[in-house]
Amino acid sequence: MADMKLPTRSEDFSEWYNQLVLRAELADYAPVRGCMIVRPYGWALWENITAALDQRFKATGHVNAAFPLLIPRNFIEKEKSHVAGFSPELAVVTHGGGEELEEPLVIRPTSETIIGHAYAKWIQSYRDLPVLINQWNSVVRWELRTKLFLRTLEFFWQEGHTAHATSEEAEAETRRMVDVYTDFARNEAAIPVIPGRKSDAEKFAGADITYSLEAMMGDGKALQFCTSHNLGQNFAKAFEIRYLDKNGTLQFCWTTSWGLSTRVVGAIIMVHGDDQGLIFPPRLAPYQLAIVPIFKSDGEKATVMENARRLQRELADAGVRVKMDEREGISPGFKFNDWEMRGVPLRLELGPKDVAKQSVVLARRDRPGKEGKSFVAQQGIAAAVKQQLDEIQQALFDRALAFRNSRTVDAADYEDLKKAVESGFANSWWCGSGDCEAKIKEETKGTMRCIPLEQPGGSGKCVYCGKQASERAIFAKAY
RNA sequence: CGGGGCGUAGCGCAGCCUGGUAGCGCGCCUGCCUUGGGCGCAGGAGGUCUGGAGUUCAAAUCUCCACGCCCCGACCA
Repeated sequence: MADMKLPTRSEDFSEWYNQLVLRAELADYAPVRGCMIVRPYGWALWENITAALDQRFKATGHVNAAFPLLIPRNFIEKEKSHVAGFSPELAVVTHGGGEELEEPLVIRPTSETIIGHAYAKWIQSYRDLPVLINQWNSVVRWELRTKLFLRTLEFFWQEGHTAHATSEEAEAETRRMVDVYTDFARNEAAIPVIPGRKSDAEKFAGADITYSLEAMMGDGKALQFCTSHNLGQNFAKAFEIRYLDKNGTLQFCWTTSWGLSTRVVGAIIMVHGDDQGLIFPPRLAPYQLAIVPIFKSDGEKATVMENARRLQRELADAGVRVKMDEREGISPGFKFNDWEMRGVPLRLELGPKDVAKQSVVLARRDRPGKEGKSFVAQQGIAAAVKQQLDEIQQALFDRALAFRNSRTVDAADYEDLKKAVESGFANSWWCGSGDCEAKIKEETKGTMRCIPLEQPGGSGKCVYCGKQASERAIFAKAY
């Protein structure tokens, strides 16, 4: 019985995370180091994430396509900083059909190069622009240290790739996607994120500007939720993506790319979970409500199940994702704990007493114990359930935001910053110098997460060197 | 790649020091009993002890060599 309990988050956050992912059956380890099997429950969550995003991408004019997994190695080498950034983590295919290949192929670590190659063929005129394509796929990066969902050799994601006629349009697209992701993070994942700009040291290999959303996990560390890159003309020049403008002049395109991966599953776990297990935000939860029927005799079973099925239908018809727990020989108490561990936002308990009263017990996952339980009449159950789901969605966001605020320090001097990054975010004036950034990283292990888009204005003294600074930046230890 | 830990039943571990019939808990199967917060009882199935080599009458146990995984750093969505 003792080993049914998870380690608590405060005693070992990392172990809490690992065990929870395995026990809740979100994922499992694969035979190859660093690879992950996403199990049905985890994939169901990912499907809800992809649906919420895909709908937003399409609403902003993007279309989906599929580009190949294998890329000629020389493609990667065409963009100077891209090759420098990705070479160490490439998986290379050297043999095919029993023969050594004349030119090795790499398994895509990201698709800028192969898509750039295609765009060069497809784009001839300003009339062909903009090109707004997204793809859902998996990519491979030979990471040294892996962790389920957060960093695996192969990971699932989407990568959007766009080409534009002007620098301004490319920048607008890059920023538009930051807004789309921010909306998704806040309203679907219930995660407060800080949209911001990356430093030169932290930006994408081949980008002029990288924007990211940064989120605080339950242990105070930062996680990069997703990124959006303005690639300038770097890839356009490397792959000769050109168009004739209205004046008949040959111009290089301006391109962007933006991506979000299965890592956000890890973010959802680490932002919302508690010592009892997962807590999924209702809008993304595979099951929004689990019904636990309770009965002793066969006679009770018949009446309870009949009533339970009626409620199940009514809720499903109203658009609620319902799971009926019909497992036999397992006590209700076990099921309560089980669904709590699995993060289902609402639980509906139905026993003979409830049937008699034509009511149910609703238990909120975000409020443990009796406090979260309420008796609700069966009449109008769907409306009551939907309202509670909305409340939970909002409560999770509010709680995460309050937690982040409680662990974010406006660090005026270096001592403050050092202390702040031990437990959360430091928000400080930064002069923009890579030297200061590097020193801070070396001395505190805290890295420059982003320069928030929202700035207070004015100026102050750089937290490290004391020189005049006009921007504030977030420093934190990161995943 | 540096540091640490670990490979014994599906999972978690003991046994190893001091060599001699491979064990415990959970899970699983069958039956009974139970079911409103992680039920109970009885019976049962399940193992080339990560791999290889060596020492020995005898190796999970001692020696050497591989391999794998996890955790902590550097790198990263």
